[in-house]
Amino acid sequence: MLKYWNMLVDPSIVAHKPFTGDRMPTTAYASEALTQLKVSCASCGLSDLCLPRGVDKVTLEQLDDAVDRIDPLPRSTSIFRQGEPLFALYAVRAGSVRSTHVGADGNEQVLGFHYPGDLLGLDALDGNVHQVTIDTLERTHLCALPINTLDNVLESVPPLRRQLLRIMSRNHAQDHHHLELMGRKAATSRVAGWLLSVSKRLHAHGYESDQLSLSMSRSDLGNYLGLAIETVSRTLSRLQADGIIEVSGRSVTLLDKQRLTEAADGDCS
Amino acid sequence: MLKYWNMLVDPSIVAHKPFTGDRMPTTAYASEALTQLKVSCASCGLSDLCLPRGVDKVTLEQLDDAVDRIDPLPRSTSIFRQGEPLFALYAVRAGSVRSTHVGADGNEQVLGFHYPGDLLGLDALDGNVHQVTIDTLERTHLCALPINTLDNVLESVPPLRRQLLRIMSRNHAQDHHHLELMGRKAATSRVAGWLLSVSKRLHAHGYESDQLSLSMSRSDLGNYLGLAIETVSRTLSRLQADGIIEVSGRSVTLLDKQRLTEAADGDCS
DNA sequence: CGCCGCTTTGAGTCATCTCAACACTTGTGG
DNA sequence: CCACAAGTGTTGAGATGACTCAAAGCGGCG
Repeated sequence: MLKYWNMLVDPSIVAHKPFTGDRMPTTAYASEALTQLKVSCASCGLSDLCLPRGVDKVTLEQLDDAVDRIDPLPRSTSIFRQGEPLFALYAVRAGSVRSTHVGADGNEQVLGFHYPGDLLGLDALDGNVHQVTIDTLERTHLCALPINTLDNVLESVPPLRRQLLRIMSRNHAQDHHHLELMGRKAATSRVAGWLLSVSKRLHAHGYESDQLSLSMSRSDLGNYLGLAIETVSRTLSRLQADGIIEVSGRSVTLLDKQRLTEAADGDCS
Repeated sequence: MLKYWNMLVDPSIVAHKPFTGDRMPTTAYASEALTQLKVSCASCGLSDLCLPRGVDKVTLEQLDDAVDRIDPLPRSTSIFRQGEPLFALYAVRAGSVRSTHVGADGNEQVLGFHYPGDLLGLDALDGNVHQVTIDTLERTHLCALPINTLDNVLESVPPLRRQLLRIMSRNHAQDHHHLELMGRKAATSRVAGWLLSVSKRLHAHGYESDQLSLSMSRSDLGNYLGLAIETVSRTLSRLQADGIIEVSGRSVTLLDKQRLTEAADGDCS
């Protein structure tokens, strides 16, 4: 049985150990892309998701003060692991991550992929212990909101309360979409539906939505969709042979969204 | 394709139309089981889930004032439907309900079953429109918390904020368990795992955990687990033939939890 | 009592999984 | 810079398990 741990770096290496003083100050980023990395919450890509509409400047400044911008993490690095105590919530600013859960039977289930604007760590709000492991799929930039400041921020910025509830509600809906994919019987339907959802997600963030560069392995994808990796590979190949998509390694081009949608909806239960 | 609508009563019948004045006053319940139905939030079975530990009396009274105890609903009744605006959050006091989602392709997916202590309607906190339909599986008693009082309650009772976040976090974890079931390849593993989860749930609420009386149809169960109803039926029959469970219609007795656990964990991916 | 919906059981087909080999990519070290 | 190795992805062939179609119990309800 293939374990994802094998794909990770040494388990003892955890790039971010919150609150132990090993974090670089924000100004250390000045040597990189200043305009992007010193971005405030106001101009951050998160603002769509992280902040309520029409938020005032005082709110932004309070949030700015509470948020730490941490070192970019290399690929295959754990942000936190199942069973660890909750230190902070994290927001993805750039890159992508994968969340997995190890069940009582020892099997791993890939629960989701998260992109810029997504909030990580909400799983641990019940019990203050992480229920999932989150690893980076590529070089990833994060913001961290220390959990001990969360209450203060929520107390002093009421709109954020509703926003946090909204975000959790939306995450719930994403799980429902995932369940809908898993409930579909046919492999083609699952893969096609997932490709469309990734495309929609990119489109919602203003990116080119026909050109997908997947950051996860076929193994991750198969696990996520409840399919064997060979089935994922074969399904992508067939969609390509049918002229619906074009596959080249981890980059996929959607050639015919119409027929891709039909493939996704085709096999009803 | 079997549509669940067929199993429901006339779609125009919605038992609870909030805030239109057709709700019976609380005292109308006096003729039934007074001690149970006039129960305050303090002694309600929800207190474990609905309220934080060590909550004070003032909190309880505030919550009591905000909560409406509504008419018990008969079987196969919609509490709310996908697409409807959010009027209130509901807590299940007795009975059981099923939540379903109709995807863009028109297929229905059973997303979960909810029992006493569960909170309904959280799906609509993002956008104030329900993303799922919730129907009763049997005669069900609910409490309703009008959404326009939610903000006030959360404002005046800070511990409830954390509690609400906890509940949503826990719901998220339940979805993850569902996804884990769906990710398992073998039908036996899915069914056995689900039986155990129901048993655990009953046990957590202090009920007899070996004697399950399922309130949902095989069709619901099959949809929930991503299996054909015939497969569900056959799997239950085989588990019975193996002496692991005893099936009689919708009542299931767990005879050998040890082997049931092995059956659930057996088929690794 | 008889209808109707739900559940069970059977037989056959088909899709996916498993096992296995090969091709491609990436990163490392000579 | 090339060669090699390890990881990753693709493709093939066969077996297995779930789905589909079909029919017969079972149970509730009018």
